Amino acid sequence: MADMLLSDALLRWYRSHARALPWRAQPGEAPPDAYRVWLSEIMLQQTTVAAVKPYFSAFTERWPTVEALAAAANAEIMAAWAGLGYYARARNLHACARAIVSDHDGKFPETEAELRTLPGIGAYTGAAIAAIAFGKSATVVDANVERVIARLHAIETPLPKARPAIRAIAESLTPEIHAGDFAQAMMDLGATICTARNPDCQRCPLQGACLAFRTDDPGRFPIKAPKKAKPVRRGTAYWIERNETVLLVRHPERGMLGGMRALPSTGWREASPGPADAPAGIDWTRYGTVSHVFTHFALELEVVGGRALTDEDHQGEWWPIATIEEAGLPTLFAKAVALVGAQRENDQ
DNA sequence: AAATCGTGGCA
DNA sequence: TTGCCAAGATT
Repeated sequence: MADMLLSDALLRWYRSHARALPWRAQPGEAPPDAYRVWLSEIMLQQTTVAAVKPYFSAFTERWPTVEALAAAANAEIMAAWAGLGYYARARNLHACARAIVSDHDGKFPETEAELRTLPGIGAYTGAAIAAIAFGKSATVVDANVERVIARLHAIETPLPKARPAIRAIAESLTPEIHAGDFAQAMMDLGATICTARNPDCQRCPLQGACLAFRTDDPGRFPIKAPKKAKPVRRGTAYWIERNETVLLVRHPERGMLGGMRALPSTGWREASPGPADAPAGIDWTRYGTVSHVFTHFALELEVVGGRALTDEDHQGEWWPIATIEEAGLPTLFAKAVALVGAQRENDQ
């Protein structure tokens, strides 16, 4: 019963404090199209609202329906996703759209269990779509919910070990109706008040129920296991020009930057790549080094360039340099291109 | 089940 | 500047 009071208090708060977001209906309004809910949830995985906004707008304008997205060329979708990161999401996005069209008559299934069978939809996203788009009583647990609950109960067990207990509490709090608003309220609370750093407890609608608030440092929760240090890896990328075009390759589907266009490079899987065997027959110019930090390692990428004497011996796409922005390069290689562009500017 | 997979903002 | 962090999924 106390749990019901808590969820009611949160829903009341949400009715007057919900953030207005492009993919969201205001509390009480009809839910948005499942396509838009799904698209936004995939984009928002481990990604900030600010970063998602322009991509959501671009995708929905270009592909207004799941049928349109399913019919698009994969390379177009990958290029449109460039810069957002976690590129497996874009591959799964397309696979999911095609499955919806071919196996589900163009309509998203309404239950968590069915949603979870689709590519790219896991525990969080399945529950979020079921609750937000279809009004199901599904329990949504993301990093915001974990943080809010860890503080409400002052959970001393570190993440990720505390996950099962946190989920159980989240399930006990989930209301039978308005579960979608409840989920979004928890996430808004976590994003605007119960923030990771410097929580603003004075404005919190759950202050009276929060055990962490009674401690001298509510922001200490959730406790987290220590992180591993990021190793530094090194590699070399090649800017190979010929007739106002530059050679691009495409990364294999699996692995880093899977499916994305890229400059040819030595790769950087190993700690030290050893002597780089650059493509032969080219007089190389050094452009400099790009520093880039990935999830589990940092990369120092040396960028060298030169002119190919022939287009033989080079596998890939010769892309017009004037429209290189449209190639959809991931940020790492966009940085390398910017480095080259700045140098070429000086040479003019 | 621990590792892998991007990026930008913020303190 | 450096580390932390974000509406996680997949294997």
